[in-house]
Amino acid sequence: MKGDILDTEIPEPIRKQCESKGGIKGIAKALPDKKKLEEQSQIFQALSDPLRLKIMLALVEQPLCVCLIKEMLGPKISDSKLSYHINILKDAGLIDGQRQASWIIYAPTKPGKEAVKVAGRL
Amino acid sequence: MKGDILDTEIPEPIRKQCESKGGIKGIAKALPDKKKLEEQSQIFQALSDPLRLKIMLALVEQPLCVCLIKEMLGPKISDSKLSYHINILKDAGLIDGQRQASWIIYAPTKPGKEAVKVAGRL
DNA sequence: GGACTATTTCAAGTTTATTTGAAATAACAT
DNA sequence: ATGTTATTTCAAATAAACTTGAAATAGTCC
Repeated sequence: MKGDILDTEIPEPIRKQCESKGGIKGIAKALPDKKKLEEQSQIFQALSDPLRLKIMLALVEQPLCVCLIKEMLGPKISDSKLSYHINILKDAGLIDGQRQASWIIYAPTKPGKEAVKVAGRL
Repeated sequence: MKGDILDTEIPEPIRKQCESKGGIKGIAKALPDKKKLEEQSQIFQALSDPLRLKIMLALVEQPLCVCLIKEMLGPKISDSKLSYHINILKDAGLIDGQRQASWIIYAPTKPGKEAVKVAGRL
């Protein structure tokens, strides 16, 4: 029945563990807020494509201009495609570009380096 | 002209730095292979949604059955939606479910814990 | 077995991400 | 100014991710 003393509604050990942490609401309240979650998940989103991850890993080794990133990825990739992906990394704050004469040289930001360091441990 | 001695084709300092690392090809060769990049980016992909990130952060604090995850997220979320997202985390190897009587209790795997630890640093 | 609860699966629709090719910008060299 | 190279932007097409509601499974309780 529904109206019973709700003992069996939830696994016992879990219920006790939850209560020692302020219950489900207590656990929920301790988590980052909506805005923070969105920021963090955007960073993960930027790294969620093998191509972009590869670009990040290369830039951590060595800052590069777009044409060298292109060479590193192989000749098949189009400029507009590459630019699209670079832009996603830039918007997420993981890389930053600096103009140098004809070229724009991209390098990882500090959070960019941090984020990539993790990948190695996964 | 195109046929010149190619000195100005690439920023000088970058070219030198690259060469000390085996050139662009040397840098590319030191990166993880296709399969590894796909695995790692799948993990980032799994964390690229605020809802899933929130679920992960909660499970790191406390393993929970689906109905408690649902309670934690608020009553509005549908069962099928929740199940969909849980499944993405499971497929990425970030969580693991264990049946206990009526319930399935999800807990982060070791890589799951590692991955979430990063989020805090971003 | 039959009713009930927890969870998953499925298919259809919607939204978001990605690719493509062409055109635009920006800097540099002549 | 013109031409050239590096890079970005745009719009249209394609593909992938996400949401929804209904139906299916699987376990528990009587």
